[in-house]
This record gives sequence, C-alpha cells and structure tokens, in this order.
Amino acid sequence: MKEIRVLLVDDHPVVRAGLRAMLTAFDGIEVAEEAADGAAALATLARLHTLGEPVDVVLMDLQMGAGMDGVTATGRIKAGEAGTPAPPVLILTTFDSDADILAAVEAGASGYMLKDAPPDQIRQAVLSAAAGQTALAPEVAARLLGRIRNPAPALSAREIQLLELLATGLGNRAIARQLFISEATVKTHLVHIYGKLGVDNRTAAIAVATQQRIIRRG
Amino acid sequence: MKEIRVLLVDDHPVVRAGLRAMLTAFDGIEVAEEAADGAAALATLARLHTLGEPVDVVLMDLQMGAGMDGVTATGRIKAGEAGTPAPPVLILTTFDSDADILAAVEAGASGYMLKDAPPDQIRQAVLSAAAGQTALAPEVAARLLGRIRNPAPALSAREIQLLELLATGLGNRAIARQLFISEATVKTHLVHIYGKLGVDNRTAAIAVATQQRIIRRG
DNA sequence: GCCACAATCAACCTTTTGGTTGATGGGCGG
DNA sequence: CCGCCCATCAACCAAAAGGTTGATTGTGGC
Repeated sequence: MKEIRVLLVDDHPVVRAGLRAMLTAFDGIEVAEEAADGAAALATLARLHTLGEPVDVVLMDLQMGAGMDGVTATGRIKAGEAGTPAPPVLILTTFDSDADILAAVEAGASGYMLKDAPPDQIRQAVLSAAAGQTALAPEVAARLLGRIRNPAPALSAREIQLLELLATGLGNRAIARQLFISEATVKTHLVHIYGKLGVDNRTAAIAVATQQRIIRRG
Repeated sequence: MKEIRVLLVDDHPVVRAGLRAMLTAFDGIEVAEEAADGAAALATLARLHTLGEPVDVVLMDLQMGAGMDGVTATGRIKAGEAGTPAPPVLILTTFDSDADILAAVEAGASGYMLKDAPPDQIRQAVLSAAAGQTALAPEVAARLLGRIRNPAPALSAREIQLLELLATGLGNRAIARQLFISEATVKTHLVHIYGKLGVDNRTAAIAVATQQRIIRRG
C-alpha cells in the first residue's frame, strides 16, 4: 500500500521532530519534508511537485513566529500558488479560539487539530485529510456545533476582526484607519457587536468575547 | 560516562515525542520519564527517587492545559515536595512574556528556553543545568536586561484591584460603587494607571496589563 | 518633623463612545 | 424577484471617559 506523504510546517524544531517521530511510527504515513514557515512550505511543495514526489497532506501550524503565518500559507496553497494541485491542509495548533478556527476554515483548511491531541487522533485526522475528508478535533467540532445549535452570539467575520482590534486597545478612529473604513462604520459594527453579546460598552464586549473564546488572549 | 537523566514535563504528546527524539539522539543525555502536568511530575520524581534512579534535570513547560502549571510545579519541586533533593528545573516554553520569565525565575528555575530554539541550544542548556549553571535563551536574556534598564510599572494594590474590575467591563460609576469610592477617585486612579502602563485609554490598559500578566485572564 | 506617596474628592473642560435614525449597494436563499 | 443580512457611510445628540488643577488625609521612611 502506498504511503501517505506528509509535509510538516511548524516553526518549532521540537514539534517537527515530535511529529516526525510520531507519524513515521504509523503504518501508511511518511514525512516527505519539513518547513519552518509558510513561505518555505510553498517553496517545498513546488519543489517536490517538479520532482514528481507530490505531497498528500500538509500539516500546518498557525502561529509561525516571524515567518508567513499558517492561515496565509493555507490560502496561498489553496490558491495554487505552489504550482501544484493543492493538497489538503490540516491545521495543527495549540489554540482553539473561534477567530482562529473560522480564519483557517475560510482559508481552505480541511481539518483543525489541537497539539495536545492523543497520537491516534492525529493519525486519524491525517488519514481522513488524505482521503479528502474533513477532520475536526472533538473540542473544535463541539464548539462549531454549539455555535450552530445556539446562534446566540453569531458574530460575522468582520465583527470578530473588529473585536480583535478592539481588544488591543485601539480607539474607533484607529480601528477605522486599520480597516480602511470610516469611523461611522466602526461605530455601527460596535453597536451590532454589543447587541449580540448583550453588553453596552467596549470593555464588557472584550470581557465576554474573551471568556467565550470568540477572540484569543495571550 | 554517566548519562544525564532528564524528566520531560509537557502536556503535548507531540512535544514530548519531539524532545525525546531530539535528546536521546545526543550523547550523554537520556530521557528518564515523561509527565503530562506538574502533579504527575512531582509524583514521578518521588517514584524515581525511591527507586534509586534520581533525575538530573527537569525539562518543564509552563502552560499545561488543565493540570498544574509549570511555575507552580517548579516551586513545589524546589520546596522539596517531591521528597528528593530538588534537581535543576529548565523551563522550555513557547512564550517569553516578562511576567512568565520573572515568575519562573522566582519559582527557582535554573534556565528558560524557547521551543523554537535550535536543537543544539537546547542540548547546551540541558548540560548547563545538569552542571548547576544557569542557561537563558538569548531572547530571554535580552528581555531581562531591558527590564532592568527601565523598571516595572509598580502598580499599587488598589490600582490592580481597579484594573481587575475594569477588565470585567464595568464603567467608572459601577467601579466606584463596587469600591465604595467616588467616581472622581476612580478617574484619578485610572489616570495614574494609564501613566504607569504608558497608555491613554481603558481598553489599552487592559491589553497591556493582561499581556504582562498584571491581571489574570481565563 | 518633614517628605514622598497612596488614596480620597471636587470642579471644569475636551474628546471619545454610545445610541439612533436613515440610507446605499451587494449577495444569497426561497 | 423579493426579502434579509452584511457592510458601508452620515448626521446628530446624550453619556461616558479622558485630562487638568488643586486640595485633604494618612502612612511610612529618613
């Protein structure tokens, strides 16, 4: 049986070594290459493609230190920038905020796993991704389902984006400039956010959004 | 030559596998055991001690998901709670915030490395720790020096108390009522807080205070 | 005793937010 | 095609927050 060829993308040598050790121990999976950031991943994909040794699954971290982050890299891979038929991208990260998950899914990721997952779960996810299926960590799936069942907060992507800037302490004017929209629009978004979160000021919005892990907090 | 026996403490199976693979590849280092959180680390230390197979160095993550965190565990190990002569504890984590570093050092850690460090740096740090020396990642050392040059904000207890209420989203009037002081006093405190944190509004104050772990966030 | 500082309050003013109403255009599902 | 929602903007008003000055009290250190 043909082995599933995986490309590891993570800025931590330790994590790459761990994944390599874990994955190669499984039957049917081999590690084709490693990359330390998104840019290197794109280059590696292209190189392996021209060598006639295509990658079946990309295992991608989200936070990548200085280099190109995982969401951007996923988007570019899916856009075909590596010059190859885009392989499935499986996100493997430590964070599980709504903002991260939504961004990854929108970028075209076909799975979202957490690094503290047991090895077998990661193996299953790689197999699923290689088979063209979607694989979500139970915690992630639960959050998405909960969101569907309980459309209470139901913030739009734009609103989450605003919330994140809000949480950095920016004023309305600064947010407006960041997003290239008018201050009036920022205020409109905020009013909607307040309504959906059941609060009446920005600090309370941040408190609620943080607690519900709609946005992330270092 | 006697091997240096290391105890790995990290909640991520992936990271443990990576460290194990990396460390065992080095001459003179072997992985004695693994633990998924601080409590397990204490128990393992005690067990290995009674077996007459003491640990030379503890490699400890800081963020440990649900279990006992690394700072607490380090403190307890150094306090002798494992019933053993406390081995050196080398922190190995992804975050390098001032608060994390200071907390770890205060808890008695004898080193602070980042997970994206090259393998050889990690090896050197383990050797140094085993020899009773201190090993700081260059980035960490730089940050500590910077902190010494321009000292900490030094908020008063009252100001921290205010910050915590601030972070829950309360307005000045509500904070005043909570603390049984006037709104004017709240504003005065806030001005002082803004000055010390180098910001000019409440959300930015929360952002900075959270990032520096002056206040706590789930 | 004096100085520095934390904590408290007041009055005043400027800037920022919050809240409302209304309007436009794009996209998507029934 | 018609709503519905999202994203965008405007004008306006009320409320809250930000900033300044100045003052009182208590505590701790030199």
